[in-house]
Amino acid sequence: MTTGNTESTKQNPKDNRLLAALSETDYERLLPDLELVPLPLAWAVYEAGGTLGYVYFPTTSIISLLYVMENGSSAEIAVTGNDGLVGISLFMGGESTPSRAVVQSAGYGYRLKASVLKKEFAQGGELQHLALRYTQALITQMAQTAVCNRHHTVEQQLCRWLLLSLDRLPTNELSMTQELIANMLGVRREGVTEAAGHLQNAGIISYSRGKITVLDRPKLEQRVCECYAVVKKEHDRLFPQTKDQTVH
Amino acid sequence: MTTGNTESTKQNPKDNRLLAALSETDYERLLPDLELVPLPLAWAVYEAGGTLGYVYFPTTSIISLLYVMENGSSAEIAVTGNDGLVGISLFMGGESTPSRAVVQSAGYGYRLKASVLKKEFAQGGELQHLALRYTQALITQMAQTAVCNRHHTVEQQLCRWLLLSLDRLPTNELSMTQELIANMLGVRREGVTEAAGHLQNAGIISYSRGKITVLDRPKLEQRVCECYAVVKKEHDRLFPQTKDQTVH
DNA sequence: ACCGATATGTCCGTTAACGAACATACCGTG
DNA sequence: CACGGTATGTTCGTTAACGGACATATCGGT
Repeated sequence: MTTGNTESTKQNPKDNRLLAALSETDYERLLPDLELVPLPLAWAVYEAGGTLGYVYFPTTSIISLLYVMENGSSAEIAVTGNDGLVGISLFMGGESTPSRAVVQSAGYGYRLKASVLKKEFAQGGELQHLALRYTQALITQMAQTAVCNRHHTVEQQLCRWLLLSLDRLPTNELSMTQELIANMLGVRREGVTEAAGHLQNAGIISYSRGKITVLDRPKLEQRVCECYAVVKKEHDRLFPQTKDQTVH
Repeated sequence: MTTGNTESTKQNPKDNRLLAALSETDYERLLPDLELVPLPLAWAVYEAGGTLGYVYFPTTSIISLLYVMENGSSAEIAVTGNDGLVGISLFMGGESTPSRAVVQSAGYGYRLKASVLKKEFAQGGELQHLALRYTQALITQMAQTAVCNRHHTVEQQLCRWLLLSLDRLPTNELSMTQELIANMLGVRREGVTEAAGHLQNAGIISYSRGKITVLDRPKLEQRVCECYAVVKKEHDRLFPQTKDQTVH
């Protein structure tokens, strides 16, 4: 909301950084096929094993990639916002994946028909390169999630999760209950309550009934495990932020 | 050793299933550039952040993809054998990754110069499709590793690890100390000792000083968590096994 | 046949997270 | 303004894995 362009009437495809990185000619060619859609909270962009009709380029929304196990417990393996796209299996060749993608923070995004994306991708142009490079960043995030699940505490993982979400939002406030965060992290709700309590006592966050406000981001970054920095650094390496890209 | 073609003199690029899946014309074109190399135990195919000169198509070897943390502890995030290739960052666009790749089981493989691969990949032919489809399978494996790390016991993970390794070997015997397995799984050596002890008591495996023999694979599959089946099923979906491919 | 190196076995106390049950606080709605 | 639903807080015992120390077993080489 700080940038003042999160209203549906002010949406712009270039709010998605992948689309923004396209050259003007490629961008212009795709523009007629880009369709603005609202992405409501908890909506499943795709289900495990299901085929996708579109790829989504989020602008103001956040999408979680989740694996749900047989017994119903789940774990988030990656998160995507305006830095990427949802639906990589369309161009990677599988058509579907065993994961499901859920809107974690409501907002907007642009979608592109699967057929259009595939055609564009097959031409081997910029979109192909960007999509593959983004997939590479996604792989890093997934791998680091695996490591983090193995070695770090719930509190560290909560910090990581908050920072990853924060990076994809225009504000320092997120709408998310501790119960839902627990589902994402694949831990108990009580564990999140305890960790969140610590952070609140330390004056780092404040929350009440599904609203979490980050008060002191630097302190949050002190408490997080190395996993956050690794993912961020690798993403920045693959997608260097030039002034051109943000201004353009 | 059951197939009798693991000697260096009897190596064939088509022992790698990705190469075997190529059409004759594409295969013939690549053949002159495929170079047989031995892959000795514990050799690092690439280091974290390092650039790759080659992609590797393992035939009789197994390669582990590992993340090493600041404090030295590590975790395997995926494993590749004759079902895939090592060095996806070359064609995904990053040139490097934060992971390292280590030979987990010595053997052979074919390598292809990075420049040759990139050129072939850029043409958008079969190799591109196969490589991307394999990457998709790898992503599934990584995601499932993340879930497994979160929710399953050391014993279940040991079973998964044994089965994934077994699938990539011609025998039911693997050379691997419990210490090294512990490094792969990111757990303590004692934890592996305990879990392996259970399996041995149950008559499922037998081991001594770095040699593990799987005696009863069906029972191993009973004890493993769902993660193994998910990865295998997804791999088989992406790479259906036709008689043609094995005979051809 | 012995030695040293390495692999495996077993013990201890400690801890983080679990699973379950229950208590409290807060919000919007009627 | 009372109510019901939902979010958060707290407690209990239990467990899997940890970290460290140490004992034993097995192999290859001289």
